[in-house]
Amino acid sequence: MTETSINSLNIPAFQQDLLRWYDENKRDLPWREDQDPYKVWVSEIMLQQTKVDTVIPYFQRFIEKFPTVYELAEADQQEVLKAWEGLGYYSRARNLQNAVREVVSNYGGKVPDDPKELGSLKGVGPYTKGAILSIAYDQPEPAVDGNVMRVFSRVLRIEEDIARQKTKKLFEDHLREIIPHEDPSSFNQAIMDLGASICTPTSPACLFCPVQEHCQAFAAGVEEQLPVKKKAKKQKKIRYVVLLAKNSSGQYAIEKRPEEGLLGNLWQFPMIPIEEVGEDHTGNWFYDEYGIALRISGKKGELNHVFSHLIWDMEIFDAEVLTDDSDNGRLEFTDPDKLQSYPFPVSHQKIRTYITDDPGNNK
DNA sequence: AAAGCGGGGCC
DNA sequence: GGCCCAGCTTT
Repeated sequence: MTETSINSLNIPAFQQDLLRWYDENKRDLPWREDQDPYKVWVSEIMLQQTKVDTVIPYFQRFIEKFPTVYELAEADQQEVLKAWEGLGYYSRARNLQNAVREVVSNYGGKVPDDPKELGSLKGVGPYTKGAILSIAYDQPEPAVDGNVMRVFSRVLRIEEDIARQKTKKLFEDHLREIIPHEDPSSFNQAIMDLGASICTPTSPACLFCPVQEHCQAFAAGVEEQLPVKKKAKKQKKIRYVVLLAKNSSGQYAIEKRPEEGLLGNLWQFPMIPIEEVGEDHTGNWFYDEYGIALRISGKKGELNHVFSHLIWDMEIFDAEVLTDDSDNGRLEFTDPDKLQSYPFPVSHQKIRTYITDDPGNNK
């Protein structure tokens, strides 16, 4: 049924037009300096749901710190999370390190070039598998991401919802026909570059497009209507009380988040949903929750933080720790100038500046 | 199939 | 405010 659109594509001409354009216009990116499968892997994980400009500095620092699978395998997870701090989707970092450790222990340190082995690694899904196999190992494997679906939903005028799994499979099937066996690495990267610079989500630059004459959406004037994607539902709001709890030595209480789930194994200032404590500002609830007595003093400010699936509305208070048995319990007490050494999510990095930028705390 | 999982930039 | 971005995992 979709054979109509694929059959009307002149595949050899499309490949040639695209690759010629790529040869002259490819972006100079740090992970393109060689074909090191480890670096390709790291870059692909970082690039999941993340823009190239955001990734570049993270990638450079990360490779400097962990140049090969061995350094990453041996590193402390907190060190890895610190290198990932601010990049988001932190399970990517945890999964990447787990997978790299498996590569070292089970594959002699060589990133697998077998689709089954590669795809079985933590955090390596269909897209990343195809990207590594094609870019690092020159295998003609499709690597279907949002870019590829946008470009080919237009070229082939495919109007199915790209949020559906079936649609993604449809693109993979098409790509297996279209991808050249000659230089699949350049082909897949060319699609990425085309999607990033020409075939953009809004206002695509069709007049400069090297494959304009192959594009069925352009021919019909519907390129702005594609791809079709179901709308996301809006975020849930959660209100929190956050405490800047200082003990008599001038140290602040922080806690490590649970290993799994949102912001797993990152650190934060103690934080409780207001729903659980009501409008009680005495601090008694804190003793019930953390086993430490404190007195809540002034309100420091409010902060909203937007995630893709929820919103935190945070109220931040100063607090004075009254008990001195700081050793047990969930909390750790840290000097203000040591706070920078822990991986914090961006929301709590902002809260951290309440302390580090406050002249009263510099000592 | 749907939900959970970050953060930034653009409109 | 909504949408998008070189997606994967779990339910």
